[in-house]
Amino acid sequence: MKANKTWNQYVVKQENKMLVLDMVRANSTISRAEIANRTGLNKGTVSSLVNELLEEKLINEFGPGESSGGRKPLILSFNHHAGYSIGVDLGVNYILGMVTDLNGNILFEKHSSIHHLTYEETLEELYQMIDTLIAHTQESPYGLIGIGVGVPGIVDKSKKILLAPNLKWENVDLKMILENRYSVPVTIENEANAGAHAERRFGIGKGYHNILYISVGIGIGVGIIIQDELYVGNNGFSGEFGHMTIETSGEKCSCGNVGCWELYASEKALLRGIEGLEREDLMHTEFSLEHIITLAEQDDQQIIEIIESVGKYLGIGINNMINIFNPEQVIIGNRIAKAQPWLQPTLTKWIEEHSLWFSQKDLQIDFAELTTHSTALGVAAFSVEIFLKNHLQKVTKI
Amino acid sequence: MKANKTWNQYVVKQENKMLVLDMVRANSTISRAEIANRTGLNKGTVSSLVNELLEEKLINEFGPGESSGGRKPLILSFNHHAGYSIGVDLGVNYILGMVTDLNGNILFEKHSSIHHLTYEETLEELYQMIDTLIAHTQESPYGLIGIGVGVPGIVDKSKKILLAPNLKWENVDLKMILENRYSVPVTIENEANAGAHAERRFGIGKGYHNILYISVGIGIGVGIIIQDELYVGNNGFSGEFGHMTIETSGEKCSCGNVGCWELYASEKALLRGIEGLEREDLMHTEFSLEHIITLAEQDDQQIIEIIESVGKYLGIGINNMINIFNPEQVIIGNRIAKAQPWLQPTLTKWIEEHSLWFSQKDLQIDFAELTTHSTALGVAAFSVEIFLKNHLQKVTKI
DNA sequence: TTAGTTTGTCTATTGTCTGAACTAAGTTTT
DNA sequence: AAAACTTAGTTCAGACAATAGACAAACTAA
Repeated sequence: MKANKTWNQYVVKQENKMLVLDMVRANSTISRAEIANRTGLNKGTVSSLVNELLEEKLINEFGPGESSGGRKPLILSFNHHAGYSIGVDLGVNYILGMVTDLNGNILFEKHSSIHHLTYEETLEELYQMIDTLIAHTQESPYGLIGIGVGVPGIVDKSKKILLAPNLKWENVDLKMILENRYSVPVTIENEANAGAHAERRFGIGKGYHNILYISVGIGIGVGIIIQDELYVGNNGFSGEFGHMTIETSGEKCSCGNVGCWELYASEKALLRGIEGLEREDLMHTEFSLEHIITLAEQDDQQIIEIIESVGKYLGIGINNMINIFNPEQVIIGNRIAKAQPWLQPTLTKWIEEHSLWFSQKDLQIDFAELTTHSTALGVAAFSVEIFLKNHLQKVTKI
Repeated sequence: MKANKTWNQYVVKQENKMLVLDMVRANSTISRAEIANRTGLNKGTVSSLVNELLEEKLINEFGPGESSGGRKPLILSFNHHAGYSIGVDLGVNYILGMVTDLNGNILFEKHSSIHHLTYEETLEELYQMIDTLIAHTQESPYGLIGIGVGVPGIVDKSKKILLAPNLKWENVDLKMILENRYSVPVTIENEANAGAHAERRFGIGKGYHNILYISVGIGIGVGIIIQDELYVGNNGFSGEFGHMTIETSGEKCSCGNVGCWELYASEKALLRGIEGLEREDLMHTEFSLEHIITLAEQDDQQIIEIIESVGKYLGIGINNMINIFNPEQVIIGNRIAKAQPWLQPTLTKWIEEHSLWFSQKDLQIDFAELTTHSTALGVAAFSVEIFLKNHLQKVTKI
């Protein structure tokens, strides 16, 4: 049985106020009358809710707009300067941090490279990053409304980092650590989940409701958005698509399973493919995705074949996901998106040839728009949404 | 942006009334006081809602129950005789129909075998089945509240049957056909979805919130329950796990894909395995799952090996699903459940050895309890829920 | 008998949404 | 330029559902 909450007039008001606020956020300029039309709420109700939001500095009123045959409407817009959010993408060999306004516009941004740091050193880097970011926030009604951190690992429902293999972190309660230090709400989220959210809010996923965001970096992670909400599974561990078996008699994976998808369709797979070539000219370099793309641009056929193989395997896995989820949109994100020109043809070909016709109906396959910024933008946006929700809860009685 | 509805006092009342009704349905006997305690609603609110439900004949009041140190409580219970529901499992070579009360108790049941019927003949059989079932309903306040039909195929969001390959049906609007004929609300649902719902309401899935129900028959279908709600995907086509590739260089499947899971882990796989044996004693019979189980019971090692192979492949696919969904419970249902004794060991062994520790945490793997009845029970239960929801909507203003 | 507990009803109060009247400020028609 | 119509936004009485708290009923325990 659904663990339902009870309903009363306060809940009604809070929900309606959120509805009005969402309407203003979704439409950069809108009038009271149009809100009433679109939500179905009474004009009077909208008026009073809007006036409260104005007092709370969450929206602004500008002068009159264009008339449509009668009195000119008063233009409202979301006050995206009411506070600032910090988003940090804690990568394996970098930290990307940013300050955004409440609309996800980047106001300040900083990138540091890190290599083989201990847990304590990483934490120290993180503190320095956040300190710098805080120094760059401006005066505003609500100030710093929260800090979000995206991590390449498993985050459980209480937002504790259970396992981040590439960082070699285990059981870290980063949320508590940062909340104690900075005294603002902290959100910890898996990088794929954050990326999915960012693409939906700000990127190529705008307007879609059921999205699979595939973050292909060293490994593969998937952010699942179902009916506009992030699906995190029973304990928060969903989206481990990377360890889906696609080759029953395939190689062993470090996860204990065999034939895992990410062995064949990730950056890791690309690099291993290059190694396998045993080409003199590629032997002694510390190879990276960027080098590979440069070679592909020079029409290096061997390299292109390897990328295309990854494209085929991406197609296989994506095909599985389409059959399972029947999503509206699949977004391929993270670093691999840079290889789009060589990946896309093989990938889409595989899907078109191996997918059921009804699964391809209304299905959109896209590459990410925000690329390297998606994780940080996503966690910053999570903080904003949590802030707005908490704010409305606070100003409404109980 | 979430396409939210607006909230007002009527919605509040309707939701709270549903909350009270759900509480009575979930607990066979309960008092007003306990409902108030458990829901958090005010005693007076509960009293008035209960009294309305009593007038509407949806619940019954019995005499006083046991005192706990004060006045004896008045015992309430759900009036499961307020109406009757019809559930039909339209299988490939059978039709199973039943009349249930509002609690899913089977009051009458009928089974017919069908073979190689045309569309029109099948429809005629279906009519006869439903006519017989209707003749066996009793007098009650609300009468026949709905008809549900479970089909082995793809049902879209408007509940039209897009494709039922084994029935050779395409684009059949069975809902409209039956509603025109019987003038009661009709629910059409995929058999795996219906089975999932039945196991959660009445079977081994009681109390779980995130369930994967795997219906393994001739093919494989999966019913996905997320946060107590059936997930149907963008167009209603989710759960086509059967066509997930687990063997990249595997055989071609009729769906157009290669190495599909259901080629290796279904009843079809079992039968093909037996054929491959080319054993004299098995050559001339029309082989069925029942024969196979009889042989396994006689300790026929060749047969047992084949079943165990299917068990292993089931393990592979289930493992994938666990990584993807992180469910609370996986239920293996439909006909293959009969082979549980031989399937379970290999299946669980594979999962234990190939799954990440955190994915196995809080994970329950079970075999279905309702076996052959799950689909019909599920669709009957869907009808009940739709009826109750519509009823409350009707009696509340707007 | 008395005091205390639990169940359930009743009533006044609170607070929200709604509809309708109303003001304000524009456009279009005559 | 005046009149008629449109559209935007405010105000206010009315409806109604939940709540708190008083109250009655019915029981237990001492």
